[in-house]
Amino acid sequence: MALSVRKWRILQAIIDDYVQTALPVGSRTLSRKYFEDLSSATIRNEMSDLEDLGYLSQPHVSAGRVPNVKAYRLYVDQLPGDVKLPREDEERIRRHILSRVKQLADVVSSTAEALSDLTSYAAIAMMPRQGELRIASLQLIPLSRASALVVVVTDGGIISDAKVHVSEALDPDALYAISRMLTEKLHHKTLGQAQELLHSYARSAPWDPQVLSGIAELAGQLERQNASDNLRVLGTHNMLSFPEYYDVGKARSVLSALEEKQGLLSLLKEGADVTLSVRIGPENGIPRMEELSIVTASYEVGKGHRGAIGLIGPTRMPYARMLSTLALVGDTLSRMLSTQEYE
Amino acid sequence: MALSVRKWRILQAIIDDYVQTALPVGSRTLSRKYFEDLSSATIRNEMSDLEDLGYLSQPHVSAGRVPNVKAYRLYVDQLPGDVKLPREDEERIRRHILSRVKQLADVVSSTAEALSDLTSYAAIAMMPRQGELRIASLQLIPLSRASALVVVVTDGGIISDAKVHVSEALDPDALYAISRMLTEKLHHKTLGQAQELLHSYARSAPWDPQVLSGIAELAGQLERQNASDNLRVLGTHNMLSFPEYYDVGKARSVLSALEEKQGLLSLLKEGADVTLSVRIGPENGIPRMEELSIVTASYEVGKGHRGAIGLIGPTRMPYARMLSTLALVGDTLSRMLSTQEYE
DNA sequence: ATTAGCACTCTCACTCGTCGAGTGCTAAGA
DNA sequence: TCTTAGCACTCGACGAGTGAGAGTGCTAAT
Repeated sequence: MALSVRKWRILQAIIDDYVQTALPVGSRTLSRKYFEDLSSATIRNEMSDLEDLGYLSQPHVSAGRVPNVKAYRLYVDQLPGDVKLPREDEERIRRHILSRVKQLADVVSSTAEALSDLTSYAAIAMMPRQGELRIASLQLIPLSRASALVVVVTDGGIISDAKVHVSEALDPDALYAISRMLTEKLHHKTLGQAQELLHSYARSAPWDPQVLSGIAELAGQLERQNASDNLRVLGTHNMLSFPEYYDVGKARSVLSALEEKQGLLSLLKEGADVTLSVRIGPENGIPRMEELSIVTASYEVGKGHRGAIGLIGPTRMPYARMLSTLALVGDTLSRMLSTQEYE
Repeated sequence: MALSVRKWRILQAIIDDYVQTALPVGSRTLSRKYFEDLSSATIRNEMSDLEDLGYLSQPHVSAGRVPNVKAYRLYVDQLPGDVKLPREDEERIRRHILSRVKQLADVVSSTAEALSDLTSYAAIAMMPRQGELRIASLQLIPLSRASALVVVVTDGGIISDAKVHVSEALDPDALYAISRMLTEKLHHKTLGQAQELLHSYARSAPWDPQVLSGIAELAGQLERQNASDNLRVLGTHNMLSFPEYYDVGKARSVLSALEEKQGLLSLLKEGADVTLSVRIGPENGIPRMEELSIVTASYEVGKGHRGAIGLIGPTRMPYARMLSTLALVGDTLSRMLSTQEYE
């Protein structure tokens, strides 16, 4: 059943006002601020209907009304797909992201940091799981007499490194030869495949088996690496500025909920599959985050590996602004991290 | 002027009790819990003296007493240098640190994370500035047809990477040759020196000048890299469990104070020069952190590069436990990050 | 030197009444 | 039939007032 135009406009006004003030909205306020041509009584009747329809509720009988999840959901679904940010904001975001040091490994988390600065919300970011990335190249770099650094470069440009023991007989040139050989063998393999191959080589190959098993161990570590290492949650202190957390008990419980990465991670994984996603309150399915909304955008690393970046805050959230900000950020990120040059 | 034995014991009891409860300590409590052989009146007189001497003060006239900075300072200075942790805790800490994935770049921050988990305080960590590290080796790894990844390995085992453009004429072997050459030239140079050298080579060397200036740019970036990138502050949500921050205004102000890395950084730099350091309240010299104490331990990376890791919390802090925990952590870290094998 | 006793101070928790915002309902007007 | 003015009612926020409890300093007795 569709809402009448007037009900819809009233609902929008309630959402806008509530998002701004965090205070229940009363009929008189509404009449004065948004609908000078309607009396408070009329609005009262409409609000009563909206409450019956499940869009609003009252914290207590003599308070104003507050939008429900159902209301936010309707609001978000009605949002035009192509809201633009003011050009200046857009410029600001681009600059904010691009000004960061361009070390590949940090791009995503520093972007999340920028995002949280810009929006005053908490930001979350997931890098693509390294186990799913494919090896682009593998290098052994001499460190000391009996150790070397293995550097694994994946097609997403993401690198990982670990120290391995090597036999003393191996000089830099020998290490280079091994590197080339391994790169050739392992090119385009996933880390899981690489691990298996390395183990089989270790038995048959002419080289120092210590090296190979060292590398295999690294690949294994990356493969089964606690997935939460790929998740960052930043700017959580921003949560304290929201009036809903002026109570320290609530503040603490929300901050500690944000520490629990498991739920967030599975959400971000789903988020990585679509351009934009909005989870309002209980829709996110994480028990301790029933009162938080999560908005995410996906980005692409290399060819076909997708990560996600997003914002978390109270359900009372300026969805339109968040979505357009995230759309831009996701886009900028994809461009930086694609194999194209990003100068 | 030295304190009488009894005054000193009373002062200790007050500190112990206050550290535990965060509540002003009264004479009656003291008499019941710690000094059954003394009446509250006697203790009252002693406390009055201690207040005159500047060790205690009262929040208001009918409250108990609270230790001053001067009291904590005395307490810390009296601490025996070699307090041992219970063996089980020690074991737990070692395991906690060593169980983390051993990727070199993350060891320090994951240790700080462990530290904050273990103590329920906020942890801070500073890695040695990369500009001060010396180059151990430098590798160019082919990425796509016209780009390569530069990996810089320093003597601390800390690596950094960036993408550079290369002329298409350079195949992997050529890149390797350049890598070896550059490694030879730049070995043991600081990043600043390396940058200058690279710029001069770029004018005279036979190789693709694009590569060299790309690398020089990376070195430059690392050199003048905002030093705050080398500082991590973790576990700040732990601050909310302290009763002194049950007021959200204070909670927010302390969390935002912890965001301001500049002061912390200079403190940690000083902390890196000594094995252990304790800054009680205003001693830390950071205006917005007058009510926070900072305890740090230093660690060594490679040869002679020192970083620091520490804990932050209200002045009311179990200094003895924190110090012995940190001593152990610093020691374990040094061992992991020294050029010795750390298996 | 220690301690019991006492008057005094100050905070905290609780209650109570008032105020204001907001509601639903009813009846009158367009 | 829709809108609106009016009114009685409810509920939370706020401030004042009160009593209990904890703690102190001082004095006088041991």
